[in-house]
Amino acid sequence: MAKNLLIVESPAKAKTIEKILGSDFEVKSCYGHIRDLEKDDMGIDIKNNFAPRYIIPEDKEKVVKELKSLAKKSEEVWLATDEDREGEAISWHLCEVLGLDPHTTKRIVFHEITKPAIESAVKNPRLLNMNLVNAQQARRILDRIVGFELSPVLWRKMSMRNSLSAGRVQSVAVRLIAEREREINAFSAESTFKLEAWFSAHDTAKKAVTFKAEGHKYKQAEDAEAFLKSCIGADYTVKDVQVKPAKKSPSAPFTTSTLQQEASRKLGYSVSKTMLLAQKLYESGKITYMRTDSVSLSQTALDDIKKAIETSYGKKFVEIRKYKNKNESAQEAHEAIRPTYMDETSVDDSDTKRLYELIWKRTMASQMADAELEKTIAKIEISTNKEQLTAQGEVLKFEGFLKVYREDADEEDMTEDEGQEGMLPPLVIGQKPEFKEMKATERFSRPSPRYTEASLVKKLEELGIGRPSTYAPTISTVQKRGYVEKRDKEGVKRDYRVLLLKKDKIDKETLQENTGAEKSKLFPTDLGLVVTDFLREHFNEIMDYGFTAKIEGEFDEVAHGREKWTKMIDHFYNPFHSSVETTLETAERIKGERELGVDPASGKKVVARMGRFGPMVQIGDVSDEEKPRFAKLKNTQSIETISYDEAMDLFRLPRNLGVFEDTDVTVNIGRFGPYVAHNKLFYSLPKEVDPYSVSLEELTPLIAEKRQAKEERTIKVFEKEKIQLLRGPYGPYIKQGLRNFRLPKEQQDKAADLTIEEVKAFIEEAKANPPKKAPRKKKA
DNA sequence: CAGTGAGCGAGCTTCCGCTTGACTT
Repeated sequence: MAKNLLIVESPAKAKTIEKILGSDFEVKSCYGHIRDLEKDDMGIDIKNNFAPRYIIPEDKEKVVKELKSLAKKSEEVWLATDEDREGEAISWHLCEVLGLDPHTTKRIVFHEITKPAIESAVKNPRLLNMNLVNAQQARRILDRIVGFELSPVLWRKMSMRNSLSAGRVQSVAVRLIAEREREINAFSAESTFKLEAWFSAHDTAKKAVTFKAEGHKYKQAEDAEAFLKSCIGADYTVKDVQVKPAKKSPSAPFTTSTLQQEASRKLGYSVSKTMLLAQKLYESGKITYMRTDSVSLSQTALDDIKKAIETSYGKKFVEIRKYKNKNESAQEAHEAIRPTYMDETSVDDSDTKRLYELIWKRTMASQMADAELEKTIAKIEISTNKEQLTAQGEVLKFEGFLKVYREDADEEDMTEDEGQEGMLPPLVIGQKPEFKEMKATERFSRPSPRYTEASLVKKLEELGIGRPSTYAPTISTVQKRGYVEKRDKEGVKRDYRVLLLKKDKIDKETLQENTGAEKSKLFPTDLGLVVTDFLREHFNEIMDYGFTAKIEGEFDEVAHGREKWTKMIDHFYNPFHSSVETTLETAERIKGERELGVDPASGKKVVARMGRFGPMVQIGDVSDEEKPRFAKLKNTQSIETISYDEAMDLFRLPRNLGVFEDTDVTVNIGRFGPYVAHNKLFYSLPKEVDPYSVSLEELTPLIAEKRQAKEERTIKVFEKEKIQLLRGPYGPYIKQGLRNFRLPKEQQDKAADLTIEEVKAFIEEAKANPPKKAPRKKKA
């Protein structure tokens, strides 16, 4: 038994540290937080100065038990949780649970897992910082209050059966997406005519090369045309040539958020995929910790990187840099994300290979020299008018960090013309390059792009909302709640005009381009839009983009001992709680209703609104004598944008197509998409079949085919008991009513011979031993 | 699997931030 027990948060870290510290220390992990607020009654005694009631969650009981017994046997327990607010609190909870005295227990911290860092930490233990712990308690309690008071307001005011939720982080994330969508809907594109001219000149090898020069932008086609006309027969002379050196610097090494952004742009990974792969790399010891907001690297790492750059590219390419965090809310408990050993340029595992190489390259580049460029700007005069054309070129003089890594820009950060600039042939003042042609092309302004998962994370981080460990879960929460959907959008065709001046003649032509196409972007659902509006109307403070930053400032006051946490929470709670009460009393139910027009057949109003089962359109009112007609919106439609015609179109279903084999055939769109119903059986329609126009003749072969497929899937039917034996993708299984049950493996071959008694026994058995999933929390 | 569309109001849901597992419908 080792004399000392040292507790860290992550088990992978524990292993490494144990090796460093040797036999005097046993290093164990507590797997993050070991206690949390009880759920009943919020777990807070509001009236008793917000006294928290902590419990050990079921899934933490095992580790707590183990730590308790080890603590008892050890001479001394050391707390080495992360050095940030949450880490400090975890240490305090450990004291409470393990019965350690917070006034004497040794607390140590390090920001990097290296021998010198850990040995120096052990030599310089400190005590728990209760102010920091209290700042964490304030954070935890405020989040619980906001979440557990706002969510029930939604349950009361929304007529949906979903388990809706609201919170300091998720609700603002949805708001960002909702506002962006409305910005895009309200956007009207303006067009300008961009002027480009092509010339030819000789390069140093006396070869003719074509280069481009740009002119003014014109708002009107007439003006662009007038300019082209004025250039007919002109002479073009180089007026001015300027050569300027320029530099590009590498980006900082990866944090969680920048890793997610680059993996999304370069590899097309979702944030959750990135985190899953990074976790694997971390657990196998290939990279440092992947949930971090720090851009700094340890000295050992810097030495290692320097050596790697020197070996591969030479001393000239090394430039050691200290990066600083821009973000004030960063808590920097860890290093930046980097390979553990730079001489491992790749990994064998095919899953994680691409992500590892991305991290490796970014880490290398971060300590490499600037790229040096030479920018050339040439002005070209036109003999027939006063305008000038500008040609720009760029030559890479020294690659520097670009040798290993090029960062991709966000769509959002790019200005319109920012493409890679090519090389210019050498130009001198007075030179007359050969004119080829000149073009005025109509270009449209674009709205801000919809968020991707990664660009949303970037935005949240900028606002200081959420933490590295919560970015991925937050994105999945807002999707799970049905506020946001990730999907593609098809573009629409748009005409644009081009005017071409060539050989002293002007040609006009209209071309087509595709615009507004989006891939894997975040769209708000109608639910997300109406809930956001509601929360904005009644809880504007929480929904404010600056709310988190504001309360973070107050948590800091607590952390520095300048304010009591209970006082801070009290200040927040009273006004917040009273707006919860007034909202519950006075606010109307959330409907999001929008009037679209009048149905000519009945003379009744047509409205789009939220119903119990989602967005729908309705003709007439429930108070009318005749029942209103309802139709569900398609999932790409929205209450806010659906037109009258599109709404009326939805009422064309269900369609009765006539009789086939003595029974009616109807088509409709159900929960699982378009289907055809015939003789009490339902068949999904293939994608290419349009339920609005399909005919009976087209459908009958489909019905026959689907019916046969269904029969082939059926092994045996017990009509009376309503039990079926079916063949599924995982082999034979039992179906009773709506429920499926597994068939024991050894029975699968003789499924066809089973009797009803045997099948019933299997159902009982399956019911008694339900397949184990992630254990759902039971109520005690 | 293929309905409903509101309101009786049983009894349920819900937050953010730390950490990894267990798991095939």
